[in-house]
Amino acid sequence: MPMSRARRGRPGHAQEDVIEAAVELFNRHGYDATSMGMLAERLGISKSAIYHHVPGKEQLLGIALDRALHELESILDRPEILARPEDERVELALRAMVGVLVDDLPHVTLLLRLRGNTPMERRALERRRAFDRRIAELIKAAAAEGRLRDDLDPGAVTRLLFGMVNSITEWYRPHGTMDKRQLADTVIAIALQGLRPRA
Amino acid sequence: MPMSRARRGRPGHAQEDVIEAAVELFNRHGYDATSMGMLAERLGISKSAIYHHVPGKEQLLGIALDRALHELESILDRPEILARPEDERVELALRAMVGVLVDDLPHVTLLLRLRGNTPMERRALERRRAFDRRIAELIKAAAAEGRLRDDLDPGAVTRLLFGMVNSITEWYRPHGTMDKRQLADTVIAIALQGLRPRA
DNA sequence: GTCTATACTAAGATAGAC
DNA sequence: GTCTATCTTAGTATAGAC
Repeated sequence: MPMSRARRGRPGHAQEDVIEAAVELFNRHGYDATSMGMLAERLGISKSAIYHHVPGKEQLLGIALDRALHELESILDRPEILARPEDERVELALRAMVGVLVDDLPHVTLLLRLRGNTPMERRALERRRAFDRRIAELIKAAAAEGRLRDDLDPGAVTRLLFGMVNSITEWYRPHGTMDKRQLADTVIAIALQGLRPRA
Repeated sequence: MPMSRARRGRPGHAQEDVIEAAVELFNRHGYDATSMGMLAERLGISKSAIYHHVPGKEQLLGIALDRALHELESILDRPEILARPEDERVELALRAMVGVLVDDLPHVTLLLRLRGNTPMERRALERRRAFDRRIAELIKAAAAEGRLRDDLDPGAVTRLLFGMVNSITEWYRPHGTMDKRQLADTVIAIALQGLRPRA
């Protein structure tokens, strides 16, 4: 029963459905463990029909990764971040990362789980590393200016902060009790002040 | 050229080699993207020879996950942790987690990347969640006693701390410049005091 | 303990009809 | 835009010889 659904409107809508469903399955089962057969079943069409909308499985992943990377990289262009003193830049950048993670949760989740098994995946990983390096520079600059404590290794601090922020994809769900703003506040509170009660 | 290596000693040594190589490949490429053929090539034997040492691919994963879970669960039995006040328990538990992650990096890495695609994987995931709940209780108890700041959601705090600690598997490598103790100190410094310089 | 040969299954993808 | 049928490849695993 094909029964082309109530999406007669603009073209491209069908492709969007395929991508969205694929990303959801990739995140649930992992990219390799997700077959085109599973995707077809989920969409209610046959395997071969998928190839009318997208060239292949790898392109499905590529499109999703590109969206995530585009959103992350856009953070680096935001003028309100670069116009601040170093320590505020760090806070604003972390808040912006939390925002992108939450707004683009499925795509970023996929990106953060990449293993780099194909050339396409490795290109995406390299773009991600370039982004990470830019944020790491902000943190190191803030530390060098004395705006962050200087008794810790800046490299380790950066990795741990990234780990904390990136973990959001593994547990946070929008539409829960905590909104994006509260989440970012919690991240910043831990990162800058820590959990010890004020004296 | 079989050339059975200089491991004539005790039996089981060969199986250990297979497991170790498998875990390394699973971590590098992902479980699904790792084939028995890749493992055979790495070991310098044929695919079919692997089945002399281990029943199949899934058991290879199962053994590794069991080791990781056993080490993590052993933290909960350590008497020195339960004999402390609540806030010190949190610090000791986090330090212990860092220790297990570093000492058992390959196995824990595998555990933290599980998707739950098979019954065996789901059993391991449930064991991991049970462990997480026990540590979360420590953090909530410390917050309830006023030994951690009370203006943050304890659930979110717990997840973020876990994210920070668990991220260690994604970047920390022993034999680098930072030892296990320094790593744990850095985690605790961020978690309890934060990065703002002392006033 | 390892090999070669092979069975069996599932995957990604294409051809061509409707 | 979807289908059925099919191709091709690669995967896990087994059989049986050495």
